[in-house]
Amino acid sequence: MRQSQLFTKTRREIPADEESRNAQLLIRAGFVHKEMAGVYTFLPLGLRVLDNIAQVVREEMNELGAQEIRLTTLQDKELWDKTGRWSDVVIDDWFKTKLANQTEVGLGLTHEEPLTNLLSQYVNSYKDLPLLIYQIQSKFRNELRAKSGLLRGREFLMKDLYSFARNQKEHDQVYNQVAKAYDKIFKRLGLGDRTYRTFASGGSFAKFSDEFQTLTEAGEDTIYLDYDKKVAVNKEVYTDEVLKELGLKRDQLNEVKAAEVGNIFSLGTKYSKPLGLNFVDDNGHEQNVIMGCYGIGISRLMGVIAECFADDKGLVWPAVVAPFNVHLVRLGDSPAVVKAAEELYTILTKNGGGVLYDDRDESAGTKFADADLIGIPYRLVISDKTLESKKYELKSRTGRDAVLLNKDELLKKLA
RNA sequence: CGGGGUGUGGCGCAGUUGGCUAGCGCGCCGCGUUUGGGACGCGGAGGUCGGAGGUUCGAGUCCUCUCACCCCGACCA
Repeated sequence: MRQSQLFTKTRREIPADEESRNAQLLIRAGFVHKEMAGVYTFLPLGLRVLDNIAQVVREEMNELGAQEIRLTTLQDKELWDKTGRWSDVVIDDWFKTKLANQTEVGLGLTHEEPLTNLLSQYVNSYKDLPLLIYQIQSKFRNELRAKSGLLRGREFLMKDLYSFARNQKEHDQVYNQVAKAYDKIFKRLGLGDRTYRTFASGGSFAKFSDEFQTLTEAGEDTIYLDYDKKVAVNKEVYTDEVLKELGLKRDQLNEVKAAEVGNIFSLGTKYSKPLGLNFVDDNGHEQNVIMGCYGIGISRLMGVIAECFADDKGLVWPAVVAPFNVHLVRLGDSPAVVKAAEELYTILTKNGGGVLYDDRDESAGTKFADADLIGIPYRLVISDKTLESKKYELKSRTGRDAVLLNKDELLKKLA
């Protein structure tokens, strides 16, 4: 893409109404626009990052054999009444509204009810199970206070996977497979070495749930982490009793701030029972389906990645999520430079990975500062100077120095 | 939802005890000079001062109500 045609622009100054580093940088660099508190529009660069994150998650879900669907945003009150979760006492962050005929509806904040109800129409026999079904879509939660930029919004993009098993043993297997897939996802996103499986409160059908917590000062959770065992305990269940049960010692644990990027739950029959999701087993007896749910905050991950990797010059995107692989920067506008840059742009565009071509008539300093702020993994400079040396100047966003490469070396490196 | 703070061109800000055509920086437009780390000169455009009501000869400034945003706390099924 040509940067001259990108409708967004970078800003030199930080927005006055953002405190969090992720939102400040993402707004300055033109990735997101704040619509209102906790509600962000994703601009061309930001949408590319968001899609890239979702794609990694999608690939690992598909690898598990999960099937993707899209559920509705509008929620049927009657369905939620059956599980008792329409109540504002039980769930205090609903967005509720009304149809023209005064029927109450809600905006989906999670989707156990509609999916469980949906499946009751298709699942009859033990032969129909197990099933893994997921969705990636916007969810709405009426948070009392939105904060931390993309980390806690009122409207956000989330992946939720739901599992449906015949019995507890089968459920446990699925649960562990999903946990492994989660490790793989966070590793692919570059967060592997700072994301820890964390014991957290489990709800009504399991003693614990597992959170995936990424270490960052911007996080809202406090966890107690054993670096050697790579296990952590959320502050909410940090008691002597729990530590004993988990075989953890208080003096081995470090109190750290973290952001919850994933959370997996065993649900038992909490939803299948009231909503009538049953199957007939091989003995001809009707049974409730055993369920689990597995969330990953896609837009939150974008904020967490921004927080984790940014430096004092701007954003730093891991290659898998970067909006483009290469930032081609043209310095000066001599005919030879323009010609060389255009040629290279054409070649790199076909090369895959994506290239952002800074073809603007701006000073070198402005272009470099913008490139650093936007945070694309490689910066490739074309100037009179590089043409003289007949080489291409490539610098990684995180590296100190640029290297000069000939064309073959360059294309090989960027392939 | 409790406490604290902020709303002034697109962005960041200043604006004195109420006073005359509301300023500054960035950005934007035009012309020229520049071009390897946010260049420079000259000339321009752009503002219902968050909104409503009130006090006053006169309100960005004072009063009342209201909306939005930020921070701390509580909350986060």
